[in-house]
Amino acid sequence: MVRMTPQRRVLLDELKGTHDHPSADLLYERVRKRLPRISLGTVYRNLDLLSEEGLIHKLQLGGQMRFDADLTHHCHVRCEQCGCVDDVDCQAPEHVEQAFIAPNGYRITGHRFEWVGVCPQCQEQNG
Amino acid sequence: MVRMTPQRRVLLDELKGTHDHPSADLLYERVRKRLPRISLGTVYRNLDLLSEEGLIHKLQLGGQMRFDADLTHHCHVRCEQCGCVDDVDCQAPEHVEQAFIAPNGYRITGHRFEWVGVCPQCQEQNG
DNA sequence: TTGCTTGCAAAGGGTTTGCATAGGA
DNA sequence: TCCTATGCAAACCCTTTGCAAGCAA
Repeated sequence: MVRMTPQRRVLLDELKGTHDHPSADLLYERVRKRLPRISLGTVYRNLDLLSEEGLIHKLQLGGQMRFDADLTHHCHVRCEQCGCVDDVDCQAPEHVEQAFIAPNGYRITGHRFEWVGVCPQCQEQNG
Repeated sequence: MVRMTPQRRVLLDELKGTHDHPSADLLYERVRKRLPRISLGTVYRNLDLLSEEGLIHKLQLGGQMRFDADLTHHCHVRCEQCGCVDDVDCQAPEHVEQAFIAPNGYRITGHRFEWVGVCPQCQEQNG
């Protein structure tokens, strides 16, 4: 078990209190309101550590890393215009095989899936 | 239609002659053997342009951009150890709905899927 | 000539790293 | 005390951009 330093606690707490899958620098800005002297390096180091410990998920959505404290099984939609990310319900992992054929020879350890689209707000703004 | 400069022709030709989904800098090294004075900037600019023209596909696999001249419908597996990428057969796009539930409110424009695993060569090396 | 394309180099964004200091067990 | 964690700054990788020169229509 990893030691719960104030930085880690606040980081985890901040992440648990949101559903917008923030990037490291966005999280950095939020955490800084509670720990003004925290550094970006510490944020990155601890996000890595927390994800290795399985306390959060590290997502690679649209080029930038994003983080999620919701560990339940779900997928994500990303708005290609504003970049926001929402949760989406998702069938059980087994059902993936119905749609995608597993590759030969590889030992499969996982898969990555995301929807890409335009979020309701952006649709409204574009008429 | 885009003008076919020597740089673009060689870039496209080089990409069509391989199936390993090279990154921009790998492609740069290969193209440089035929056009020693080409610059990385030109490689990036033309890969963008060729993908906008629909002549190649730009893939975002594992943090780095990779490029593919195979325009047929297929998926990819990425080896989490060596980073290599292979093609995988794939069911029709419609079947995606069987595995993933489309999000509410979003206008969906596409989806991204990739398998992650360990390639045969890396399996062998690790015993 | 005019406009697109290039090479070069610098800048950019996101992330990682080295190091001396600070802090907890 | 010892070892880990931190802040800070520099380095890093990949990609984009500005600009003057080059080339094609």
